[in-house]
Amino acid sequence: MTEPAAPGIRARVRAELTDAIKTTARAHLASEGASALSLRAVARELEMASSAVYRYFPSREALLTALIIDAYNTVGEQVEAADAACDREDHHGRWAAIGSAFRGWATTNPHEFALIYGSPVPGYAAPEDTIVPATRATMVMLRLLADATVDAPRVLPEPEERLRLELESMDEVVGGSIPPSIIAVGLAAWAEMIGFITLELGGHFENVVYERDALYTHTMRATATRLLG
Amino acid sequence: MTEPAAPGIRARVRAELTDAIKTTARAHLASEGASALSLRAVARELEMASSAVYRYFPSREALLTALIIDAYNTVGEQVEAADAACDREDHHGRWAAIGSAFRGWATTNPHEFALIYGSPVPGYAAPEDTIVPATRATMVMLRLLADATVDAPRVLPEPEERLRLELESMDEVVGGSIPPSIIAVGLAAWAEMIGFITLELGGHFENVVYERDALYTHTMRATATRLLG
DNA sequence: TGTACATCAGTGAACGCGCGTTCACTGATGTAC
DNA sequence: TGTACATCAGTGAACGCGCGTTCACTGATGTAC
Repeated sequence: MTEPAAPGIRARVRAELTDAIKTTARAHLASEGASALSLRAVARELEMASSAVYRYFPSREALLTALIIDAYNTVGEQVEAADAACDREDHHGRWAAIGSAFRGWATTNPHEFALIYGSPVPGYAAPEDTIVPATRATMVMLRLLADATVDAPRVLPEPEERLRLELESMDEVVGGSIPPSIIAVGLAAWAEMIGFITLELGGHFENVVYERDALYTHTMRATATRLLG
Repeated sequence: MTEPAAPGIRARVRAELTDAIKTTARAHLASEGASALSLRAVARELEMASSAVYRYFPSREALLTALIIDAYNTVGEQVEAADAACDREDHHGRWAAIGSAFRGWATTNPHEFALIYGSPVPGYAAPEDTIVPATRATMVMLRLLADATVDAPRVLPEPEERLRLELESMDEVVGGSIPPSIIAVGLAAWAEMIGFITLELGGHFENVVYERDALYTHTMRATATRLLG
């Protein structure tokens, strides 16, 4: 009674089910954490035999990898979009936007944040496909630094010889000429962001800080001053 | 053929086995991570029936809690000792010592670091006994800030009203009078430290930064300047 | 347009595994009189 | 100092569970001629 299927219908259905599996897996991840993610549970929820999942992902590990790549890409996209929405010259505004986009994503997807920035899942070694997506968000920050470096130089401690050489070579990635002292502060700022969110999601601010939004915003502002002049 | 056992021998043996269980569990933790820690594996290694472990810890969760408390105490002690070994007036030296003690502990005990500062173990809720040990290391930093605040005030952004009030009340814990702006930077420094180590242990510096010792030292020095003047 | 064959998605049973926890028990260690 | 009883540590079997992965299979969808 239906039309003869268009060629490629199989491919489309396949893509849809692949997505459905990932979506369900993400939901399980969100409620149980990465190490509790089970292929069987996902299959059960989709009302298919557990063996059927193997037509889409060759192993549990492959599914995890797909989720990791998606997570990196999602946060990367959001940070890129937040940055892109700002006036290019408003460096402080861009930093604030980046920071808030990052934390916003992390707090709405805590387990995905844990998946990529949390303690490594035991026995899981990240394959090479994750490398590029992993750098997306950080590249946005690096480019902001490059854009901002034309301003008057900040007074910052100078890294010692070997570290300076390494930081200089990192700068080549963005083709700019960010001074090593600023790259160093940039890395520290990245760590600060990840650390803040890690502490927050790990419950370490419980009974310590309640005004977390305000503290984060305040911290990002202070960091921007240090970083962008 | 042995002397009649002194009273309390049972208690001593008990304490020793309790320790042995914790030590073995720590070793398993170190090789597999928290969510893979299994009572049965620990019992197997100690060549006792798995049910015997229940004479010492009422559940797997209780064992985990004991390990968490130990971890907080160990890192707390090491940070306290590093700080205590410094000249009281050498504030920069104290900050460097604290930072390096913390990272030193974390890199030699990565899974224990993950246990307390990593992504929360799914389904595990930290009981109240962990609260006090959890604050040991942070208290050392807070006291340093209090000691250092008598110096000339640094130029730092002022937190907005509600955040300022909260930070002021945090200061009361050390009975000193650390200005809120410095407390805020202190919290950020704490996050920076945790974030740096998280990134490092999570492999995020792989192929990015090789001079990690130097970068960390450099970062701590910059932070100290910001924090202590 | 029709037929013959190849590809693919999905099934259900099975393998082998390890886990946390409980239970009734044995035998040794401690305690009261 | 000796006896009777209570406490405790440790055992081994069992319960019930869920997991990842493999395999031979059925039936539907696509492709070549």
